[in-house]
Amino acid sequence: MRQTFGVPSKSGSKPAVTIYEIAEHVGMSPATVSSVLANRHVERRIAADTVLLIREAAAELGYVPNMAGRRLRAHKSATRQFDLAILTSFQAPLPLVGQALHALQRAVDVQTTKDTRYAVAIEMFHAGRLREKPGVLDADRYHGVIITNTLPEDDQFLAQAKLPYPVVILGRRIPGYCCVLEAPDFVGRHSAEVLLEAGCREPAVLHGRLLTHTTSDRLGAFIRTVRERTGREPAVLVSDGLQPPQGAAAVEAFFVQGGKLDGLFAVTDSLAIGAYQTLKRSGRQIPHDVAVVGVGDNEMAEYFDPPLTTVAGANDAMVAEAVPLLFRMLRGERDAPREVLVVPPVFERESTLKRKAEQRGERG
Amino acid sequence: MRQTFGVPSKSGSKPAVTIYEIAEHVGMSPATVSSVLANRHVERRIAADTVLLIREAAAELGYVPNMAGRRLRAHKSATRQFDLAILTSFQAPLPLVGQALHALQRAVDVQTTKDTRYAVAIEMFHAGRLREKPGVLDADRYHGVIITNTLPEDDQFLAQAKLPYPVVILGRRIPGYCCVLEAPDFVGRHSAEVLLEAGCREPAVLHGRLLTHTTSDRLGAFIRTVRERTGREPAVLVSDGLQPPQGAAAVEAFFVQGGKLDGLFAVTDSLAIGAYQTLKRSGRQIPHDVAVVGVGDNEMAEYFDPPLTTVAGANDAMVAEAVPLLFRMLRGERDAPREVLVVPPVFERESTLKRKAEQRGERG
DNA sequence: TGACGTAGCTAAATCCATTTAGCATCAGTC
DNA sequence: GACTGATGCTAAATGGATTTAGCTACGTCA
Repeated sequence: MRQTFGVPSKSGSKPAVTIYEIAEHVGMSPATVSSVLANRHVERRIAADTVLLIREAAAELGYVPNMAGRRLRAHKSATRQFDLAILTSFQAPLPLVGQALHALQRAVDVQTTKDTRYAVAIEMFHAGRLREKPGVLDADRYHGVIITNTLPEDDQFLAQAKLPYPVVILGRRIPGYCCVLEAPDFVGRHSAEVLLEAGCREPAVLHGRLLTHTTSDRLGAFIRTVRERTGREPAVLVSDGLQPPQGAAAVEAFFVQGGKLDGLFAVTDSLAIGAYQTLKRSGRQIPHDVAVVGVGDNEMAEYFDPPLTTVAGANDAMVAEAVPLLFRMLRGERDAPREVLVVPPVFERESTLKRKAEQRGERG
Repeated sequence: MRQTFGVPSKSGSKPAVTIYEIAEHVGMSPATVSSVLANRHVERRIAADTVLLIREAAAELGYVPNMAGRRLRAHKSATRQFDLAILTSFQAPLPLVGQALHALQRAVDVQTTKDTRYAVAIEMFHAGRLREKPGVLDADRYHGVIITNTLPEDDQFLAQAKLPYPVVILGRRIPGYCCVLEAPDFVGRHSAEVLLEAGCREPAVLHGRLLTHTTSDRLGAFIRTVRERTGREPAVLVSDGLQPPQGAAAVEAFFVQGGKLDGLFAVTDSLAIGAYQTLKRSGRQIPHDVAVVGVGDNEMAEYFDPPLTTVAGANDAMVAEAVPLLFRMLRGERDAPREVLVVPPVFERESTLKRKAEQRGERG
């Protein structure tokens, strides 16, 4: 029979129930209670009545086993255990986090020996409220973590908090931490250049209301580059969220208000796919009427119709830097670099290329 | 200064280093070592020299703090802590797992009180090798878990293992466990019906080489339904993996070998998007030449071109059942149901609808 | 000289669950 | 009646880190 746990009916703030209370309650020793709750009652020859009695008492009192106690006791002293985690906000693009976990797990699989074990997990916090996540400030949860997809509030919290375990920050720069991030400005600048080279006169940018460090950097660099090259301001479309419907709605709203664009940079994949829908529905051809540039962090971009030009997607490369960095910190190396900049690969695909070809055709 | 941890250079199987060894090594008491390693040396008035000495010894000996010990000590006896996890294979569609975590976190946010805390995480195992995941069989890691995306090998392992904590299985039926799953046969049967109603004479099915319980069920029901209704066997295309390129390759290989189809059921989203690519590239129109049905577990399906008809996507609904079920088990309720069947919603979109219209047009 | 303070450290208790060795008790056997 | 064996339970040690109360040695001041 599987073990089950109870929760107290009245939620006063009495101390949590331990096996000692149960023992006292049923008038037996903690040893007996432990044997029963660990399902060892058969080999320990505990009477069937006693088993029932203890199980009932546990349920009634709302016993919740203390895993720390169990683990401490179960600990084989020859193995050292590392608890690693990837901390990300719920609003994150999961595939990217998945990549990171994958890379971390690969590293861990290699490093695992008979006396060194690793546990890796993804844990999530509400964007902007990392400080509220239970355990971030405690030294008793993680041996090391990779933190990603934070908002400025989180960055601010981190900057002043100094977590009591090794940390690698993925995707932004926070003073006092080891950071791995996109080379600043690269994505925004390059996507602006791709659109301009494709002959766009009215480039625009689409982003979500919540700006992370990364998306904010992309946005800023895009605007600056367009301004420098054309002397004009690009249109800025803001969507309520990062999901396709919201991207589609933002583009639609822009057109309804009489906005014009012939080139669009979407700061995330999912916004690009939303934009595609509105552009097509409104009869605009990609890239003939509107060229589109997005980011290629997942493998979908190539399968858009037409395939999407991507000027980002450094996630792979960033993760490849971040994981070894974390291990160096775990090993206690002092010379770990404070900052690693990664230049993302660029894939020009039909969503801009055809138009470039047309441009050349017209000119030539 | 951040605390750092070392790993021994020689990996003999000596017992892991504790603060007692460090204490002995530097000729001081464990109390002093602890104060230093917990960065409490200032308020504990430890001499600067001593601090350095201890830090060096810790690094040299390869000290790795035992989190179980720390947590046990740090434990505030008024709070009970639940450690919950979602266990999934690496090969899983992450967005679905994300949905599950989201739902779990929402439940946890509600249940959290000043004396009940929850920690939730996603942990991954290599598909088919759940048994090798450290800690699954131990009673000292989780208070409860949701397991999903297992392969038959994993199911078999689970069926005989009886994990020592409450478990909810998502997406398949395993004897002895609480399971939440798609109503059997529904997806396969219904997608076959949709294709046949759209007038397809040569329906086919596309799946990955690795079949989970869910995909295997979809496949089987599809084949059976087609056989029953038409008396013929549907073509079965097998791709090497679940990613779009592999789906595209499988469909291409089928055509190269002279295969014919006018309706396709892809058992996952990502295979459908790959199939789209090959179909379009080979000049086939969707749904005029080939109608396509897929699953709609993520929000992308609506943004395919043309929008994809989906006959699945019960993930939301399944998660909505699984989470409360897990909490009932945590609470020790005996009457928790063993099995919850969820009927997925069906969305007919252009990838089949247009063709149905054409059918009616031709007939009428 | 003695009272008092302080810097620097330690002994011992504590957190919770598990396990081993062993103590009673009782039934059955020669 | 002494012995054996099984049954049902308990005392006490253990795992690793932290913290509190307190000890020692040295310096300061009246």
